[in-house]
Amino acid sequence: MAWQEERCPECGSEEVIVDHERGEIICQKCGLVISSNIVDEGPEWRAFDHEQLVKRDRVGPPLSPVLYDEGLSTQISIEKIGYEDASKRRQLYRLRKWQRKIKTLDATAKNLALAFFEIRRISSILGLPEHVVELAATYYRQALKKRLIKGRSIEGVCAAVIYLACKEAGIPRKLSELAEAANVNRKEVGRNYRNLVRSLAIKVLPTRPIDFIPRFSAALKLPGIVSSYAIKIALRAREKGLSSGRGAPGLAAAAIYIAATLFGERRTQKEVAQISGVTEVTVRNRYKEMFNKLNIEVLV
DNA sequence: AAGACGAAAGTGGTTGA
DNA sequence: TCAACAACTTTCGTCTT
Repeated sequence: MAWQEERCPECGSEEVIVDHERGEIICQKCGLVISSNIVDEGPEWRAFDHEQLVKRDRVGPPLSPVLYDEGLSTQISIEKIGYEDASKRRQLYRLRKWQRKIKTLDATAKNLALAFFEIRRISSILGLPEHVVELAATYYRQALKKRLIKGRSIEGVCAAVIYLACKEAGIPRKLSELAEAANVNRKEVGRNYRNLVRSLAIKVLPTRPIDFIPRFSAALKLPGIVSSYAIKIALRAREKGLSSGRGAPGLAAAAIYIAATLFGERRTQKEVAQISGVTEVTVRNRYKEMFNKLNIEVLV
């Protein structure tokens, strides 16, 4: 992870922050975008506990885990077989029957095919990057192997694995967002998610407010400098113990609200609240707390 | 007229016995 | 499994810009 050692060429600060969503490294001090497209280096550039598992799962040729049969299945068309050669025709017919058998009998493959389609569908609604889709697919595979899907809806489990993948990739989405995109109620997604984490023994770090900030800022059409500053505020708030027990989206919203106001890019509490999926009241409460306990002007 | 503010009651999730 | 609890939401009246 060479980028962690990097200094900002502008101000020499070592405090750089990673915007996972847009694949950029941003200086925390001056907001300079140091490098971009780091996501293209591959989905596994972060060291998680489960990384080994995922890697081992993918040993072999670089096939996308999203293709349920790895794209190797072949269709034999019966129409192309002539009627003149009876034995050949019978032989091919048998072959085709076998194929059908394999496909339909293998409930696992069928389930995977459906699930991967669903994962793609949900992910595209939420505009998630490819590496998250693949991570989600990998989780689904593991879940299926451990028989976790039994008795649950495919959509519900798909929503849960995507929720988990987003978290792990550093671009968290809210449970309600997943539930809405998947057309499943939030409770079910939450239940599946907890089940997943427990059974796969995945260590999930609590969602950080700063992971929400780039996305919310972009949605509010705020310049990068505001986003960087909001991150700074959020980090400072955490130091002061203002984040414990508080929901990450609300904290992110408040930090953005303050930063935007400070940089003359004012957004109303309503706008910020809407993008963040919290109410104005929550934005207000968090921002009040931050403003009172944080010495904001010192940060500039 | 729109935004910000704060009180108060209601809701859903977590926790600990 | 149930009750207590904190965080968050909803609603609404009032103040500010």
